[in-house]
Formats: sequence, structure tokens, C-alpha cells
Amino acid sequence: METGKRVTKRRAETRQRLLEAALAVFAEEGFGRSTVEQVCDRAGYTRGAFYSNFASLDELFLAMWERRSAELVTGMRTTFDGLADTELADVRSVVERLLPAIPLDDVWYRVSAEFTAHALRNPGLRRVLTAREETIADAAVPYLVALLGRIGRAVPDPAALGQALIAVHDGTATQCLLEPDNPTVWHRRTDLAVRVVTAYSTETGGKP
Amino acid sequence: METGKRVTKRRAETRQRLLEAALAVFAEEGFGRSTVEQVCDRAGYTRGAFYSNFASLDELFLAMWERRSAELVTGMRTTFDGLADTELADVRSVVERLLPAIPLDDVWYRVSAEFTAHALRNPGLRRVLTAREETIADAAVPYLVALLGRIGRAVPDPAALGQALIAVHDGTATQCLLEPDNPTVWHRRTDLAVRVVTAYSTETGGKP
DNA sequence: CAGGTTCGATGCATTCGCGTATCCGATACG
DNA sequence: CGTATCGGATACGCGAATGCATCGAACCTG
Repeated sequence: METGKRVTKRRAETRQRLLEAALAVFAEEGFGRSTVEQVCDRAGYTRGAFYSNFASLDELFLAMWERRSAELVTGMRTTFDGLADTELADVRSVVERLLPAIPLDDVWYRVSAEFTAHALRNPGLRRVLTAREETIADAAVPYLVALLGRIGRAVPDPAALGQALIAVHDGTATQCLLEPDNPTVWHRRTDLAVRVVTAYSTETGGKP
Repeated sequence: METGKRVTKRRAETRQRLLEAALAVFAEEGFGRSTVEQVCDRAGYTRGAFYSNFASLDELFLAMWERRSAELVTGMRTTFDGLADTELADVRSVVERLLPAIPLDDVWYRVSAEFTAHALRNPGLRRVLTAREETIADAAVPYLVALLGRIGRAVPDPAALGQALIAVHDGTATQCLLEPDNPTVWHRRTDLAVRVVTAYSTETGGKP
């Protein structure tokens, strides 16, 4: 009786499996070189199922990306909630708690990078991407600000810090995944984050 | 009589035009969705010419990327040389001289982003990419260090600064090109660079 | 300027991927 | 339970892109 959706059930399962398959296929082949059939094969369906659920590969790509990145944000949020009361001494310790909350998934990052390139070509997708980045910043920065407050630091311009951290994350993520076995790169990633957070916050009077 | 290359002349021209066409086509369509024929059409040749010069689109992609990125580095070098004697007061003025030397080319960045994604899938290309980043850092950091020296600042760990700046550049470039008409993003880009350079350098005694 | 060589054009066969139209089994509903 | 609807499979035709094999023209060389 509800308005709109009259049909459901295994359909969700099918969609889900197609989306998962797409992530894997895109990561291996690259989005541009991927075909509808590859995705269907991996998901265990035929093209009929695909076209019954999506109009095009582009649409699937977008749907997959949105779902996945949304999951990432919620994952971040819960992780943040988990570390409510931990020992915090300085900026470095704060960063070292928060950074691992953003997992560097090789598979996801490949797809993510291609989505960015894709978005740069499609004005419509640009808004989607920037909106997502805003969401991420809005999710992370308040926690960061709170934690910094606990060690006696204030953040004059949270939005600027958010944008800076996203840039730092993206940039260093590339470097880390290009040389996953080079520990130096990873250390420098943390270092950079620490310095940026420091630079965007100021010491205040006392710590509780 | 020289060993090796016995043939040349218009071939260079052909190659060149194919490479240029490839850049444009890849930027518009994305590498993955580009075809040999599209590149040839834009260059004014037929597929015969292509297969006579390259074995595959992948090979062309790599060749084009290498040429272009090499040009970028030499371009940077000459620009740096040009600003030998300019007024420099503080870190910000230094950054404001150096940043524009790295042009944010929309077309190139799209291709570049896809190449990165491509490299993440091909171990062989990873080395190529990291090597190029090293080259870029090696080209830029010495100038930066020298300029900082002129305003009484030293850089304890130039390599770390190099990696940090590359990350910052890549990350903020994405943001700027996603919202090219948003001046805030651009300002923050410069800001971030200034703060990072500041954080990675220390004040010394006097300035000449 | 004559010779052979090289470069790029052309034609062809083939494979690949797409999108649709149709059919059959599964599923919800009365 | 029977039945109507839905979801995915199957089958088909089409267009596009590939890679090669061959041909004619442009190019150096002596």
C-alpha cells in the first residue's frame, strides 16, 4: 500500500551482488575497460539481470561509488565514537588515533581515483564528488576539533582545516599505495598530517 | 652508419601528432573509453600509421605521459630560473612565486589522474610514476630551499618537504579543478602550501 | 635522378560488446 | 492453492573496434 515501490525481495540481493562485482571488476580492469558482461560474470548473472537493474555502466558506477563512499563515512563515524576516552597527550597522539579510522583500501582507492578522473569530465558528477567531500569533512572535523580541545588547542577555521586534511589524505594516499612497502612514505604521511593539524590550530589556556 | 636508427624524418612528425591527439582524446573520453581510431582521426591519420608507430594504446599512453610530464619538469626549471632576483619578504611571498610555476592544466590533470589510477593497477608503471615524482621534487626543492635561505629559513629535511608538497599539490589540484570557479578553494590551496612550507622549515639567524 | 627502402593508407575478416525483445521460472497476493 | 505479476535468462541483430596483410607513394641514398 505504500506509495511507489511495489516490488522487492531478491532484487535487492541481485543489485547488491552486481554492485560488489562492479567494485572488483573496476579495480582490476579500470572502469573504462570494464564491460557489462565482466561485471555480470563475476556476480553470477547474465546481462539480462544487469539491464533489468541499471540503465548503463555509468549508472552502476555512480551507484556503486555512492554506496561505498557512504559506507566509508558511516564507518568513520562509528570508529570515531569508539575512541571517546583515550589518552591524548599532544597533536601527534590525536592524529595517530584518527588516521587509522580512514582505511587505505587499495581496491577502493583505485576505483576512487578513476571516479575522480571521471567526475572531472562530467560536470554533473563534480557536484556529487564535492558534496561527498563536504560530508566527509563535516563528519571528521568536529571530532578532531573536540579531541584537540581536550589537549588545549583551538581551531580558528575548521572548514579550512577540513579541506586541507582531505587534500593531504588524497595526496599521501596515492604515494602510500604506489609504494606500499616503503615505510618512509607512511611515516611522512602521518608527519604531514601532524604538522598540518598543528598549523591549523592554536594553543589555548589550559587543558581540562 | 650510426648504429640502430636508420630511419627518420616525417616519422617524428607523425609520432608527435599522434601523441598530441592522444592527450586531447584521452582528456575528453577518458583513456579507457578511447579508441585507436579516435586518436588517429584527430591526428589526421589512419590506423595504419598508428600501428606502424605503436604496438598498442597502452604504449601510446605511456609514451604520451612521459613526454608531457618531462616537458612539465623542464618548463618548471626554466620558470624557476626566471625568477632569480625578486623581492622576497616571507614564506608566503616565496610560495606565491613558486606555485604558479606549476600550471594547473585541466586537460593534463584529467589524463594525469587516470594515469595514476592506471599505474596503481600496473606494478611496472608504479616505478615510472614514483620516479617521475622524485624528479619533480629534485627539480623544485633546491630552488625552494634556496629562496627560503634568502629570507632566513633552513630546511632540515628537504626530502620530506618535497614529498609533502607533492601530496599537497595533487590533493589541492583535484579540489581546485573540481570547483574551478570557487576562489575559496584556490586561496586555501596557497594557504596550505604556505603553512606546510613554514612547518617544514625553521628560522635561522639572519637574512643576507 | 634512378633505386631501393620506409611509411602510412586501404581493405578485409573477425571478434567483441551492446541493447532489446521475448520467454520461463519464481514470488507475492487473494 | 491458483493466478497474476515480476525478475532474470535466453536469443538475436547490429555496430564498432581490432589487427593484419597488402599496396602505392614519399623519401633518402648514392
